[in-house]
Amino acid sequence: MLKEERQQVILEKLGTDKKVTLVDLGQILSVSYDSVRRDIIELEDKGLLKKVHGGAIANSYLSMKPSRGLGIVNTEFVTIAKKALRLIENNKIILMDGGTTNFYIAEQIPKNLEVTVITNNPHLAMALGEHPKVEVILLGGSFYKRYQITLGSKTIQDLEYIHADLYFMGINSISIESGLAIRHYEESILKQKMMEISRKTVTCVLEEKINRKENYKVCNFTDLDYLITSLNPTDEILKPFKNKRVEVL
Amino acid sequence: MLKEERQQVILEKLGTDKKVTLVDLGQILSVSYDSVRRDIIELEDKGLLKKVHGGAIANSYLSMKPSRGLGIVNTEFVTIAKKALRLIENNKIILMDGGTTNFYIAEQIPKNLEVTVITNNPHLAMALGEHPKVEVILLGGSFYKRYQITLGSKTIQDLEYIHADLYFMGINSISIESGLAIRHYEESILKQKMMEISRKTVTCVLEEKINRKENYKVCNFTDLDYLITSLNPTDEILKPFKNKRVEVL
DNA sequence: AGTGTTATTGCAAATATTTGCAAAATAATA
DNA sequence: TATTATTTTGCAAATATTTGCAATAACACT
Repeated sequence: MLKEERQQVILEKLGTDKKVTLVDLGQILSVSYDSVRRDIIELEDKGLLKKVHGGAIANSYLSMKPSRGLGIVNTEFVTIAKKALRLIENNKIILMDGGTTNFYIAEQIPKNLEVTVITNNPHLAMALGEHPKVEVILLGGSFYKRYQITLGSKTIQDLEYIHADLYFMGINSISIESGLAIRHYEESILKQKMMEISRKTVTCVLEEKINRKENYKVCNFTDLDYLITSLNPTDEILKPFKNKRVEVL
Repeated sequence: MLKEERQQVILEKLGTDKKVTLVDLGQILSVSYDSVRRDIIELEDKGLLKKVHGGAIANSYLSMKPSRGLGIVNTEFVTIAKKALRLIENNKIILMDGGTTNFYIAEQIPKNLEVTVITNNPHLAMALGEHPKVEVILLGGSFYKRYQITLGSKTIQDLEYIHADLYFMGINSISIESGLAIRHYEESILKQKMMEISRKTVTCVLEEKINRKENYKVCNFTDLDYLITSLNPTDEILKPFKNKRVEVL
């Protein structure tokens, strides 16, 4: 069996199941665990899926579209998007970077809202094709295939001349002590710049990301203006995040 | 058994199985692996399949299209892409804008070529995910949904600091009197800028676009460096385009 | 903190590819 | 038909890729 064949099978399985585990794949494809992992890495580098602990999940951008019609959308996303949309007002300039959550929120923006969305995520830009009233500005720069965003000094330079009202920051981990952090250095720098040029910053985090610690810190928790989770703001988990400066939604 | 016969068999098998291995083929055709391998290489050069470690898989683009019944367009793309690739050399900076033809050419760039592709077309940027050695730079600016490209003064401004070796210009019409023209004003301005910052400009046109006249002129025919069509350069239709300055491929 | 699971890394064996070369087959020419 | 040029083919040595394994590190869950 050819490597490409295997990878095709992986993508197909991912298309239907939205997630796969390395162990399962190893058996289905009857190759070693290592080979499957290497396949997953290759596919991730091409931006075709997202590697996670123990397996892989469908690339949000690719998998979201179909899921819309099927109603299997993660309820966590729905809850988060609802809260997020409360912050989006008419005629505002919204800055959004990469990440599943942002993509989903962007799709949920009401069709009649006239906002400008600035993003370094081409998928998000294209998804907003369905919103005739939303003006989309794509940030240029080196295209980082793995995360499917533009990145680098050019992207940062572009931000120099932009001022946004609200920044939706995608994040990989959040904790009181370590603040907000992600896995990629260059991207962390970019996010800092994005905060700088935005009047307010909000981050939408999935439950699993709370109290984790990724490698590159973007900012302190208290630098945020809003924190959105799928949890009730009074939830026990969010207790440490109660803070005068940051509004927890 | 003639070489052409073998290659026909390979393509047929590929049509049904979507993949072939060199070992299988060697046995079926009862020739050495080397011959089969050379056949595969030839077929890949023609854009009829994709060579992979240990065999070959059906070319994604081609296997997709026939189902839509557009067999003729295919060969036109293949012919054009082949000619276009002759112009793409290692370590060059290639500028490509929107359009189907450019998209297809980008996909056909050899995997081992180390080039930088600058584009205002996010789809093209993402398609190059399959090319690990190709660096992709996405031009920022207002995202124009209809044509799925970035556009506007920001995009033009970005080009101010870029110098490309070769510009693949997508075009809607070409004629001797009216030159090269497209349907959208802003885009025509952008294309002019792109020409300006590129050492050489090439345009690849489908037969149907020859001698048509769209609204907004980009440049004269003689401003081009290369013209690529699916036709033979000596074809009657191309006779008026014979010119000392422009090389017709 | 402890335990089982998953990741990473380096390594070596197996498998594929590339390249140059010479023999064989084919085509072209006188 | 004989002869020469061109292409095609198969082989072998040198490279490169892929694969599975094992040791170690990182992680997640109780």
